[in-house]
Amino acid sequence: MKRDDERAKSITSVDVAKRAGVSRSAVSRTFTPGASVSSETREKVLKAAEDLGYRVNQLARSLTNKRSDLVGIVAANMDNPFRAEQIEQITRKLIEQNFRPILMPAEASEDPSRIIGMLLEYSVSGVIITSDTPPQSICQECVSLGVPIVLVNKKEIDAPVDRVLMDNVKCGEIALRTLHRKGANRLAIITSEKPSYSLEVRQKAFINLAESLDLAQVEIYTGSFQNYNGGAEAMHKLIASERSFDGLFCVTDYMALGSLDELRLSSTLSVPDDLQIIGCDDIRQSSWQGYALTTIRQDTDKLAQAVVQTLLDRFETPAAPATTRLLEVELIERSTTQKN
Amino acid sequence: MKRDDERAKSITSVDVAKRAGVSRSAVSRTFTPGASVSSETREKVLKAAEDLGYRVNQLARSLTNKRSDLVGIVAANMDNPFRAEQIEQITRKLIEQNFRPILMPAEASEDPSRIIGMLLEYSVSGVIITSDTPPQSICQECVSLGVPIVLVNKKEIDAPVDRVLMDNVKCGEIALRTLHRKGANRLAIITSEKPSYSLEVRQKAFINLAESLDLAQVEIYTGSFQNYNGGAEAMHKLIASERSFDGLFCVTDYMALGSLDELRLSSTLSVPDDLQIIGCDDIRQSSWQGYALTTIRQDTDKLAQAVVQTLLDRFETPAAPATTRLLEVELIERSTTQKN
DNA sequence: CTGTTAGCGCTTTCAG
DNA sequence: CTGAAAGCGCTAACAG
Repeated sequence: MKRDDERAKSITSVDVAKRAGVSRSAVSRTFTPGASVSSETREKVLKAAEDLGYRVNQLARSLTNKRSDLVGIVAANMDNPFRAEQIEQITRKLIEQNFRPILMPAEASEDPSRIIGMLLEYSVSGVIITSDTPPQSICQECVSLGVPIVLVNKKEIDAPVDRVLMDNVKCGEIALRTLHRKGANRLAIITSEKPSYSLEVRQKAFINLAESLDLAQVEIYTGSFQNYNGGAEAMHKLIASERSFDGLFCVTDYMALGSLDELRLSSTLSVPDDLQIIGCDDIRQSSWQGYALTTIRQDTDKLAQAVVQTLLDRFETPAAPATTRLLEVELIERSTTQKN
Repeated sequence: MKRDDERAKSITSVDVAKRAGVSRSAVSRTFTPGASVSSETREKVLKAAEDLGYRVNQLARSLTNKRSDLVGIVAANMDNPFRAEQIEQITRKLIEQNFRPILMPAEASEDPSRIIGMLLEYSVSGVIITSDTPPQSICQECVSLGVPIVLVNKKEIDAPVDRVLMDNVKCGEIALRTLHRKGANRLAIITSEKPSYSLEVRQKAFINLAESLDLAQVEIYTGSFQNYNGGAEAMHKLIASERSFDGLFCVTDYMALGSLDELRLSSTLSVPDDLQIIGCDDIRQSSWQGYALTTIRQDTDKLAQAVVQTLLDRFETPAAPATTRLLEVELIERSTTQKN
């Protein structure tokens, strides 16, 4: 008897075929969704497979199929709860549709073409990009290779690719309208120095509408980064300015939380009586009773749904023109704005 | 001229070989780390590959190699910032080592053997499990198939597999010692009803040490879930009990934050003067100035490092006995305990 | 060092 | 419906 335990030899379709007394083709067919097999052989094969603990080898399959069902997700800023949730939802939906997500964290610092290269070597069926720093080159490469790609909340890139984006203009406008309606008219914005498409659009929409309503000029305070500390930093500047505001739009919740805490610690202003605040994204922490931040929600579940659907559609009709899905946003009133 | 644009035919090693005027083996070798090729041919091949935009097809390669370099990460509770960070770090380290992480979110509800099945069909080189609800069956299956698997912060499972765990006993003990040293002696614990290995160990260690120091009995308050709301819920019960405590150990930061907020909103007790609080995990939010929670840190970077190293070691020596790495923890003093 | 020859495990015409 | 045969892209002996 030979030692064959070195590396638990995995059972292949021929093993199953042999045991079922049929050909490899037969077993292949039973495991191929729309193939034609007599239910009789099918049974035999299934039985044999069961007995042997057979699993089709997707890697081998994809070699002939030319489709791996692997999908790359390139993401950055995963410390932002909004991102984390986004990614979780997307991976879930992908798996539901029988794809396998390969996660590639990518900070701005990294070479985008390197990371896309890693993905392409695995013949990914598609790529989803949610990172803030939008690697133009990645898109280029995917497009020319015919790899479907979908951009999440990105607009600036100039390439014929599918996109899913939340209605950032609405975000800014809703924020302004709400603040205005609730009586605020000395307005400020808190945002990040690091530019990012979504943030800029929100900010502009807010300011534009303010101007068209003839409100006083909106002041802008910035933090170095788009995160908690950045929010605190910007609020610090705002307070130091000694100017008096009664309405504040923080372009992301993540920053808003930092702003709120800084405000509480370094000022006697009360929210919402002296100052009303609105954030954007509706991250989980915003609903924590310690914050109870009024914000504008983007439904990450719908977002994920849209992203995956976009990918599916693209697989269906590779040549169709690039699409853009715009997602609804919704005001969530909590305690940082007047009851009104 | 034929239409060959249907699906941008990908270039293979033979294309490169042809153009470089060498054999396929030659090109294979140039792309195989420790292979022997004359620098002359290597150059030619590299040039040709460059020109053609060639990429080795890892899927095909793994078919012969018997190693895909794909690594499955099965994770649950990704809403917990601690988890999110853990996962991000692990994926980063994996990629650094040239592995590709396939992320599989898995709630308790899902069928573990289904999800491991999905992974096995892709011939993953290894599996990392960080989900709380520890699927015994998964381990069994991996072990019998010879797929390396590493369990993160899991002990209860009975299988000869590698583990990485933080020193939960120390967590409990440090919490108790710190509280005690700072003068607290009417102690309580906040934890989750849903049992989890780490949480239980922390709790027990805390209580055991309290007993051996002859302190008054430690009261336990629980929330339904191991999250923010669970923490608030438990604190609500604590307050309702009208008992007076001066030291509280929340078994996770995530719960601690909810507890803190609930305490502020529903009680006049002041922290740390009336009540000192210690959490565990050191999630990002704990350092936010709004919380400034004293806690016990587990370095997620080291954790990730240890996990990946464990995997690497296992690849090296598949037959070696199962290992367990215990990670140091460290007290981080912030404002919810006395300066002292 | 290099090319030739077999496969890896699976799917897919193509006859039967 | 079924089996035989060819091949997906790559690597690993094996001779030269």
